[in-house]
Amino acid sequence: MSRARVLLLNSALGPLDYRVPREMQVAPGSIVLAPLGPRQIAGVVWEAEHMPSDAEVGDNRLRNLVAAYELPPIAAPLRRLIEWTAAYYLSPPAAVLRMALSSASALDGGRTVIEYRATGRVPERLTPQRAQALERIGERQGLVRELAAIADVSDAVIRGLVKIDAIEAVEIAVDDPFPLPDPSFGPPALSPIQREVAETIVAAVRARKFDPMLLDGVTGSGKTEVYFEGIAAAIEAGRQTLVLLPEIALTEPFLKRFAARFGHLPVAWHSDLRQSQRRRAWRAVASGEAKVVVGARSALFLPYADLGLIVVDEAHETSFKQEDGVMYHARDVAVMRGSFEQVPVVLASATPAIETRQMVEIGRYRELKLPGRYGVAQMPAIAIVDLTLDPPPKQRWLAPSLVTALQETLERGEQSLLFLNRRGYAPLTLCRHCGHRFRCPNCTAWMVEHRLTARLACHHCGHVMPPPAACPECHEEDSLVACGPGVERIADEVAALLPDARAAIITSDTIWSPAKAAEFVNRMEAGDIDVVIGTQLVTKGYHFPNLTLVGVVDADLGLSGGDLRAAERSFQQIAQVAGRAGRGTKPGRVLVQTREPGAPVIQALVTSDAESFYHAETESRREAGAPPFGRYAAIIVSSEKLDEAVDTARLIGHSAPEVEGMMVFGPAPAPLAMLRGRHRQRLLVHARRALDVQDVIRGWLGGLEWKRGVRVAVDVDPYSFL
DNA sequence: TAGGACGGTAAA
DNA sequence: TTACCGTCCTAA
Repeated sequence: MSRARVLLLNSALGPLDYRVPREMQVAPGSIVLAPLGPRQIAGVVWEAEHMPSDAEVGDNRLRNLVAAYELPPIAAPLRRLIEWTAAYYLSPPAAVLRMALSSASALDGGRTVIEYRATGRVPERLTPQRAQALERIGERQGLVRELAAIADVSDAVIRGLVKIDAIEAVEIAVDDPFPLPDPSFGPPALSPIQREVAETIVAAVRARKFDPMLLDGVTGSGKTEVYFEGIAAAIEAGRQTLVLLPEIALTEPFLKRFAARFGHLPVAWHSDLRQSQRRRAWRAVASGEAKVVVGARSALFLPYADLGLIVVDEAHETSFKQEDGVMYHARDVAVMRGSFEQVPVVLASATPAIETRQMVEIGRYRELKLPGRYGVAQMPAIAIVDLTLDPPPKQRWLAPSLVTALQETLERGEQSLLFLNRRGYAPLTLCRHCGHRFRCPNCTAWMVEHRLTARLACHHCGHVMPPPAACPECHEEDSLVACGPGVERIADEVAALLPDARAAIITSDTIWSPAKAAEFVNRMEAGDIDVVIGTQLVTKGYHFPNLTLVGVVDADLGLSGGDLRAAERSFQQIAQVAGRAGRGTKPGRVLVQTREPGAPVIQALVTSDAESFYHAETESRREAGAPPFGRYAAIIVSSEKLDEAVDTARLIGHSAPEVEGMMVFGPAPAPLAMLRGRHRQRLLVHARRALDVQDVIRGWLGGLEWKRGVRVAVDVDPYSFL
């Protein structure tokens, strides 16, 4: 009798054993349908030694697998990646597997239609219509309606012929194949140094082994063109490439550049795909037909048939860290996938994360450097606008010198970009009469006013309400005032100061799909926009030659809060947005508004001395034992009932094991003490780098029990300290 | 006594 | 996660 250990798509369960029916062929990796209680659930056959089940179940209790899908099996490297990810991020393997099989409908086959054709059998009762139909149809094949039209008979005649087997049904796939990118379509003109770096990547692709590389060069130095050569090499070798981008808003400019280089679009993978597109893409990835896949985090776990190269673009981006479900970091998992698949991994960034730089430092990653901007483009000059010396008028946020620069740019017919990482009109609304502040009923957060959509919204849970006419507390009318700026308010200010300028607000509220991003890019390129006011969405990826002025509205915003990466993140963000200026032949300039012109981050930006800033940051991390020199894990306890969350968090705190090299802080209310209606408590675990902290936490939490309704989640290597 | 809400548990 | 099966309670 043959049994199989199956990992089902059910996060609450470990692997279960099944009997394989005699006529069924399965091997490790096979995608199968298994009975579970009264239901049937898809899963993947796993090697028994890799997925130990709690207890052996006797042969007599095993149920038969229902079916094996006719799909390529999940290959061993991806199975190892799933196991590694589950173990590292303390998540159920099934939750990770779900990301690999993310398109459940793909399992049931591609989209098909039923067409009909003659079988050659002559009906016993050959009426004139039937004879006419069969004669005219001949060898042709088509839908019932089409055949009826060809034969000039009614549908019923065709159906009648189907019934008596004179015409048979054939199922045909209608998913169009994806076009094959052409490596020689638009060969780039590379500088000698770019050529040299490109050759290194090409050689790594041809070598077919794990080879992590940091591709490091200032914004506009041609990183994309260079790694495109690696993709070309992979295509020539018939292998697949995965390109990870931090957010779907970046997909659009990428697609354009890709099409210009390779003549066709790559296969896109993101959460905005329709079900049919998702199914088609998944199947093309699994069959190997999709040669280049560009996608967000979730593209990382797709079952590539023959992966040859992984590229993580804007690798420093913190949005690669998933913040719910399996809390993995796509950059780190991408490197692991490269190691399991034995393929090179290119991490591209103008402002690499300290973690990545450290890997270069200790020799784990190679560094490929692209010095300077490509062609005639120069790095923009960065200047400080000291808000204490050059303050904007009351209720305004743009300093006079920045306004002057905007005017000059407009007069020259060039484009400007104002960066403020705050969506909406104003981050806080309060009653001037009684001081009432509008807060979210579900979260510890203010309701943010959005004038474009005329409502107050919580950015954490999505709770919305219409802007009230009167204060709900003191019932005073017209007493509500907006506090602080958001991008919409800056847009108002621009409209008041520069009435002739055509402004556009670019945030996740206005750019929520690749199509919207495409529209924005087209309007920018056509010169229909003079001033862009945007959040971090506009900081990277875009290449607008006529954009010559960048204004950072509030450089101090990211520095508040005790986040260990705050300074680094501010530096990256401002350096990235500054890099949007002067990418063409015209020189760019950047004005950074700050109240703390002496802060190390600001100084590093103005003097373009990133090295000493990074060095100081790295040393302070080393001293604090912070990543990458030590490790953190956050244990988040949440419940709809405050006391249950507090009690459970205390219980976990009290049961903390004494482990050399590990310290536990808390519990304390998590910085967002209430989120989506759940009260949150947090414990923070700090450990030596060498300590297997996952193993300790597994043992620690595994021995505890808590009430139904209480959720305990572990965030390994947390990014948001919120 | 039927039926609904709730909690616990099994699923191979 | 979902389905099912007890228990307890209420309405009829």
